[in-house]
Amino acid sequence: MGIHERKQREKEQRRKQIMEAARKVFSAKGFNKATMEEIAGEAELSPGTLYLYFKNKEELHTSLSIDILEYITEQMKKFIDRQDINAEEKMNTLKDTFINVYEYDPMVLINLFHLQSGETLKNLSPEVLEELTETSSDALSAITSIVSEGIDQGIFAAKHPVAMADIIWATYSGVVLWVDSKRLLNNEKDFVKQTLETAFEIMLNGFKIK
Amino acid sequence: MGIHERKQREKEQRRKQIMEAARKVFSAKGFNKATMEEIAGEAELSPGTLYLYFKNKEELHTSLSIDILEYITEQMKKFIDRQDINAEEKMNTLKDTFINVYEYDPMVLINLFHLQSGETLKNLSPEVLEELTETSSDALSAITSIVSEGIDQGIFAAKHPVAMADIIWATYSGVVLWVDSKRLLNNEKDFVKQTLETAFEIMLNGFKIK
Amino acid sequence: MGIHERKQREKEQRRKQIMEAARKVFSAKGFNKATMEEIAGEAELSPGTLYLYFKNKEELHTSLSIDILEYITEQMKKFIDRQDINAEEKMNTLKDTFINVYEYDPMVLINLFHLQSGETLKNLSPEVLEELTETSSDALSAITSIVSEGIDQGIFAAKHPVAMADIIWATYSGVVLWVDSKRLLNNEKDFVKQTLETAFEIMLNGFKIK
Amino acid sequence: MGIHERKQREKEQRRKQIMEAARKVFSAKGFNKATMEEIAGEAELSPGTLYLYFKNKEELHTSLSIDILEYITEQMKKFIDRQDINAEEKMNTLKDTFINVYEYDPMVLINLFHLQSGETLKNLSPEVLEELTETSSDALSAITSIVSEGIDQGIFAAKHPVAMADIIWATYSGVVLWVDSKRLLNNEKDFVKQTLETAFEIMLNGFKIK
DNA sequence: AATGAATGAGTTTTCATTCAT
DNA sequence: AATGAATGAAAACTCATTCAT
Repeated sequence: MGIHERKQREKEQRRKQIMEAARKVFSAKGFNKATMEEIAGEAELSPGTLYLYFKNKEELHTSLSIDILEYITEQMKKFIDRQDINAEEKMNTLKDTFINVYEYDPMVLINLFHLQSGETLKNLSPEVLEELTETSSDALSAITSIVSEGIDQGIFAAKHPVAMADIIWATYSGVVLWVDSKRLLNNEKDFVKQTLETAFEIMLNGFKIK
Repeated sequence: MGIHERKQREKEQRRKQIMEAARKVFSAKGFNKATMEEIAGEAELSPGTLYLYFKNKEELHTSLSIDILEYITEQMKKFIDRQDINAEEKMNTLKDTFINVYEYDPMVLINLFHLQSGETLKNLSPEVLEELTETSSDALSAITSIVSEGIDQGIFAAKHPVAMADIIWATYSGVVLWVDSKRLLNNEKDFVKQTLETAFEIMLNGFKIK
Repeated sequence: MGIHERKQREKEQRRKQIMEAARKVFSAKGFNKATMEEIAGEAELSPGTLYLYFKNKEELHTSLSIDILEYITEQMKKFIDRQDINAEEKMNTLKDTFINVYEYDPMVLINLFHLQSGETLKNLSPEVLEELTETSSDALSAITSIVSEGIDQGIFAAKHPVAMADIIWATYSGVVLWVDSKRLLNNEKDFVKQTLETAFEIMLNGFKIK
Repeated sequence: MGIHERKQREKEQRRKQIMEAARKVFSAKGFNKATMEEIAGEAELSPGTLYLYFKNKEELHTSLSIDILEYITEQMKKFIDRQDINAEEKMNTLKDTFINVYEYDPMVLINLFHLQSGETLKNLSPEVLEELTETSSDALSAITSIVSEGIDQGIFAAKHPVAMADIIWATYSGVVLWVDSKRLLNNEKDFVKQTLETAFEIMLNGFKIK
């Protein structure tokens, strides 16, 4: 390995280290109550160092969201092109993927949905906004392709597949956010998984041609 | 009318005046970027006066959310006890209600969903939190009663009706938030109504016993 | 006196109080090393209060400069329209005025010349820049009128009077800045007055038709 | 050439390279807005390297000023000892020299005058301050010698020649700074040369015995 | 009840300088 | 000699909230 490669890797390492610390702090405090100083402390670095890797607090936060969006898309790509299962089975796998992602990192997922839906969006730098839009669009495309396939296979009713994908994503985010808030409010047990299961079952059932 | 009553009414008046101003400012700027001074200016009052009617910024914000939650519940109560229509028709009316509420005040609705799903929730005073929980619970109960009725009437599959209500609410908030963010990102036309229509259609279809 | 008037006067009072504190701190430390906190401390106010009266550090600084420019202009206006003395005598009075102003507040005068000649100028808000330009222009006009009068009276050589005014002002600022720096460097006694006297004598002599 | 000599020469080379980069950046941004990192980038070196050749940012800046002061002195030395021209002609040559220096590097000259007249001076290290004082004093001496010569030759009035030199230098810096600021403020064309010409003409005229 | 001037804690961000490699 | 990643102190500015009038 060349020296340049090692440097590159170390740099990437450091980025991850900062993002990991940020993940923890943002999850615990939310975007506004989290401070750069605390994130730096968690990463065992000085505040200034954070700014060598991320332009500002907002971009650090958005990087986390982009990360999980990419992870979701990656997971979906593992099965959307498979020939051995039909669209309905793929939809079930999608549901499992969503549940897995939620279980993998619930707080960042919640942060992503917050980010997607709010005032933060208005204050993002154009470049980051574009990256976010693009990554987001990738994820949606993957979902759309499943819906389209189902329509082609005569399984799903021929609604507009792009709108379908929106509805699937919206339901996903809606359930995650809502059920998460109920957990906060009522100290109820974590029933996100159960609710997601049911919601998807219903949605799938609703899509189908009877 | 006694002097006490008039005072009471004037006080209520003033509260409304402040909330109306807050509605505008929060809608335009979001919770964090909105300042008490701007709200006071909008209400043509001084900052100090706001604190005679609301304990702090957060409570003022939450009051708006409680307000719209009460409005939603009120709208639902108009038809849930009707004997002349069945659960499916009530569900359709619910959909229309949701769309109406969105059109009545989209920004406050969005703020409500943000509030329900976020860091703000963690920092709410116990009293306000309780009021919010209660009002929220009222709205959910109304939905639940429709679902229960549908199950009794043999129209809907016998899933747990409380979970069903959660899913309906989650879908509502998910669609509103998600589609709103797409509007921000892509400058697409306002297709919330259309998407809500389709989402509910699918959901209703999914609920039904085939 | 009405309540509004009193408020107005108090406000003006407070502005002066802050400016006085700023004058001291800027003089002692220079613009960059002076901190808003220190100025606030000197004014026995909190840092936040400073921002109620001045948009930022730069505007506070510039206000001082505008103040002294106005003072200079005011002093000049006292004699430029007098009919009983000729242009040469007015020029001598101008010299005395300049010396007086220097003695009245040397550090703010020095700050003014710094401001007029430097990077700060590039970072001023348009409004303040305009105010500065205007006030500056007033002062120059006053000088120009003396020169013009002298040319009309056949005392001064008929160079372009605007350029003459520039040269007078430039010499004034040059001598003040330069001699002040020599004081710093060599711990020499304050010989600004003496040098200004001589410089003006020479300049006046140079202007005259022989 | 010995190895030591070559090393020495390389070191000198590197110093020049850094100073050249600093010249550009300081000229463009001014002392405070210029960053060491940017200077390093301009010099195609790393920030750390700068500190091998200059103790700190201030010394780097001052080095530039000393440089141009030396250049001015060097230019003056070319003619002050000439026997074939009298003091008045030397004064005219001095004026041309000043204009040449201004045209050779206006920004560094302006920086020099800023340095000479300001807060920076207060924060200079004793060694650098001494070097600056010395170089500055050399330049002044050269001017003084011309004035003295003129007095001896019965051309100039017998004011104190040291004060005369101060006035000449002060006028030079005053005109350059003032006219430069007018260029910034009014976007006027570069009329420094013209103004310097006139100012010197007047001064020379003022010096002369009638 | 209403005011609004004053507060001052709290946070982001910058950048000269250092030092291990 | 050169690097450049890391440091961490420092400072401007904001704004929810208070309280004397």
